[in-house]
Amino acid sequence: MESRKIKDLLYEQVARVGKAASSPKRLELLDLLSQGEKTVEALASAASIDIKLASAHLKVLKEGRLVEARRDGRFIAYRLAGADVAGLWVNLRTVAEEHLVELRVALGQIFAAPERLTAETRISLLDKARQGKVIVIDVRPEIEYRAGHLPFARSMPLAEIERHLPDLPADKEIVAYCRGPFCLMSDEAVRLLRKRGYRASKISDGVAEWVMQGLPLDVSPLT
Amino acid sequence: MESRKIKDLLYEQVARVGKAASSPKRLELLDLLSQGEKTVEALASAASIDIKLASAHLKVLKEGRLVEARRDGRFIAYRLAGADVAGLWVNLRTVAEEHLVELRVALGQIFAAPERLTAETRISLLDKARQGKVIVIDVRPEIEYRAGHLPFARSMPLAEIERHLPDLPADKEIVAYCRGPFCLMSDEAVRLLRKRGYRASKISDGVAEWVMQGLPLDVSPLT
DNA sequence: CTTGCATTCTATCGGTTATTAGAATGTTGT
DNA sequence: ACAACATTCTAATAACCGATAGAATGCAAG
Repeated sequence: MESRKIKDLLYEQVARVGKAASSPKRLELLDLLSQGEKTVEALASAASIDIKLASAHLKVLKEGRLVEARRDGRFIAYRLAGADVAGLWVNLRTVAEEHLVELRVALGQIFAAPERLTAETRISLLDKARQGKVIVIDVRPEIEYRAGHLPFARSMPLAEIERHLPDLPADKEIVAYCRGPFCLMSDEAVRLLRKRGYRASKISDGVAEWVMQGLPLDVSPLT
Repeated sequence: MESRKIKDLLYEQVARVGKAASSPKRLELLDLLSQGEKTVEALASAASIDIKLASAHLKVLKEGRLVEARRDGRFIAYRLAGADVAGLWVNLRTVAEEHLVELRVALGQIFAAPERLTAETRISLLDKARQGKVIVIDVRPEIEYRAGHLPFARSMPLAEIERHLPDLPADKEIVAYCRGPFCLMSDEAVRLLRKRGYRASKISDGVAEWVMQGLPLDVSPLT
């Protein structure tokens, strides 16, 4: 029967997307690309893999049409093929968190200990940030902040957070975020801030999770 | 560094889900299971694969915690691990349709030719169905209809559609649906109905796409 | 033309996968 | 006890994959 052959073809196409999402390193690359466009070099170093291996993985992602490449001077910059790809990544991760006990255990080991983190609902956080009752800090590298960040958040990259500490009012509540639930930078920031006497906590949201809730982002124009 | 090892572990877990979705046959099984619980035998025959191979694929799906097994008499019935899994499948397929040209071409070959199909928006269809202005028919096997179907739809399995033709008012507009965008049954039904002089068209939605829009289903109690 | 970034090609290693098949096992209903 | 369903084990083939490495190529900036 011919309809069978056609059907196989259809599922085969979707499997290209699934195949792109079937490797841990590729998922890590997707997660990184959700923070904005990045060069191969930046991706390879962030995922701590060889640049040739990064190229190979990016090729698979490109074959599944999840990412696109753009030439920028002597670099090649990769970006997600669309906002729906970031949504797919969040969807995949959410389903995994929902059904894979091992993942919940691993997440619990990271984020429950040693500090206790209070959960903030997104809307009330947005309100409090707008009113200046809390300071929301984005501890990712500044280039990711500029590509898109939570409203009212200020950039305070973890790498140089010590330098910016004087800018932080000591009496305000601090809320840190970074790349998402799998990112440890905001935990490190909270640990550091508390040691200095700040009232600090983190949210697990990154920008991808934020937009999936239908909430807006801010984009910084070039300085 | 230890954080790197932990991070790899996290992405590895999500990759289990991606791996489950990286094979055409497994996606076909997911699509079938979106229509309701099914036995291994039913799945194997519907996907036209060996029963042992179906077992193997289901094992991978179970390892990714996308499906669960339940003993029912001398059969073993598989079902999706949750509604979010059906959502993930639709999400995967939607992203693929959005970015893979080959898939859009293949879909166009099936559904644009030879009959022209008018698109109905879901809400207006629901209204017209409620008011009896159109007859919505579910051409899937009756067991899938009973597991959940569009509101106001009547079961009219493609295999026995000829027998039920006398029940159809000749002056009403008929709208057929089946398992979703990759399913050919509704096309076949439309072709058949038009040959008999009915005004018939199809929608590409299946129940999974319907619920993803936040719309309700009906479930038939056992007869 | 030289330098630096990125890709490609080559090859290799070890490991996994899909598929088919035959035989055995376990479970359940009759 | 027997028949039916499903899974497991074994085995075999063929194909593919992740990772790594060396060498070559393409491309753009200076």
